[in-house]
Amino acid sequence: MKRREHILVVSLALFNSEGEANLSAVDIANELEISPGNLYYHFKGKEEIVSELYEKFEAGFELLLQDGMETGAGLEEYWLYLYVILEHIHNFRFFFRNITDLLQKYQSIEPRFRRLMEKQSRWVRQLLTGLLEEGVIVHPHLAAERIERLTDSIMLLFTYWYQFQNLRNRKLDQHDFIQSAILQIMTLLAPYMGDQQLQFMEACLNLYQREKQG
Amino acid sequence: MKRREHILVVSLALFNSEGEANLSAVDIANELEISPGNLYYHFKGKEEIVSELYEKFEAGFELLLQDGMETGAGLEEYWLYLYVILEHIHNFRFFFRNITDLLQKYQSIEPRFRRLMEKQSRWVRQLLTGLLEEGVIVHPHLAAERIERLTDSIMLLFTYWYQFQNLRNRKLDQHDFIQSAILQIMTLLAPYMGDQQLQFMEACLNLYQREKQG
DNA sequence: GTCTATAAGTAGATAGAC
DNA sequence: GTCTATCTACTTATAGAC
Repeated sequence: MKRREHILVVSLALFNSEGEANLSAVDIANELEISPGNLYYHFKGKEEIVSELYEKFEAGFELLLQDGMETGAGLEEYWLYLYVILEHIHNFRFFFRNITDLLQKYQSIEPRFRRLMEKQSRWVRQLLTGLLEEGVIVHPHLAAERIERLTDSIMLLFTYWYQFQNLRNRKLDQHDFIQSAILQIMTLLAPYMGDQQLQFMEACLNLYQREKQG
Repeated sequence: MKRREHILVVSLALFNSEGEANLSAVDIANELEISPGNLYYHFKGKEEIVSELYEKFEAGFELLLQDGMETGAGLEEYWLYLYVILEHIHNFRFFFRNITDLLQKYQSIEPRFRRLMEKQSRWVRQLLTGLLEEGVIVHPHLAAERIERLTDSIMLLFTYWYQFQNLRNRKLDQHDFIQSAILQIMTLLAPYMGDQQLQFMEACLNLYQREKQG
């Protein structure tokens, strides 16, 4: 079972760096320095590899979302969850490189991915109402409809920030990817914050910055 | 030259509905009810077809952006440009269905597409400063940095709104696609607006709505 | 301009020897 | 478990007849 696991690890790394669509089963076998036949002994094909990687992605993601939902969580913890969710997305970033075609190709994943996104959507909505209750964000016009649109903007960001940065030729390492995403999410919320909260936000961002240089 | 043009029209329709990656030269020929050999007589291959479609997309887009830049434009005109730009994007939506892989496959398009996006980015920035000058949006914290982030959010939306809606199984017709995008952009700006401007915004949206039903 | 026929290349998959 | 050899299916691309 060790080789099987090894195939998954190497495949994930390859998919992340080259893109799933650009790799054949033979390419993966070459990178592993085994024969294609051997690869097919362990997995029915590329489809089974992608499927198992998705299982891992989904399982990990659901854990994060459940944790974040259950513990009514303080403010700082929300930002922490933001961080680890983005980290998880970055670890499986090949899924987000060309979602449309990937889900069309692997149709068994499609409904599950969609459910997962809906779950994440609920998580974001809860984050927003949480921030409202804590008084972090406050605004006369923050009606239910506005919360929905804001949720969509944040989901759009989670889902396509990686593609967007690549499209603009920004090859960010994991830390910069996460930080830029969090900065962007915070900017979406900033107009709803008071001066005090804005200062706290900037302090958070500085902290991330220092953490990186350190 | 009539057949050549016909090939482009049919290819665009096919690409938009099925996705460029899912169509071979033979598929296109079948839809046209001509032989593959004939298709290859008119175009070197799928690449040349995609290239010419991109030319059309780029040329039309640059016209729209230039117009919007030059005429310092009143407020209502900005919203109108928003509409026609989204319309143009929707007409060539296959480019936005899986941008990452498409630009990797057709590398001659990549730098041009990136330049076009930068131009659009400048247009958005000008839209925002225009709205600021007109007093439509106003906020103590709307510093240059904030404008940049807001520009990014709007560009993200322009670029991936189509994919995002599809991912969520929303198969919108052209009008609903455009309207949902404009609503989303307006919601990004809403927290920077005063009550009066918000009412005007809602009036605009109602107008779109009526236009559709009528 | 349009067709048929076919070459050349590649990804996916399996059989059978070791 | 691992390998070599091979087969199918598909896409792109071209040659040459009409």
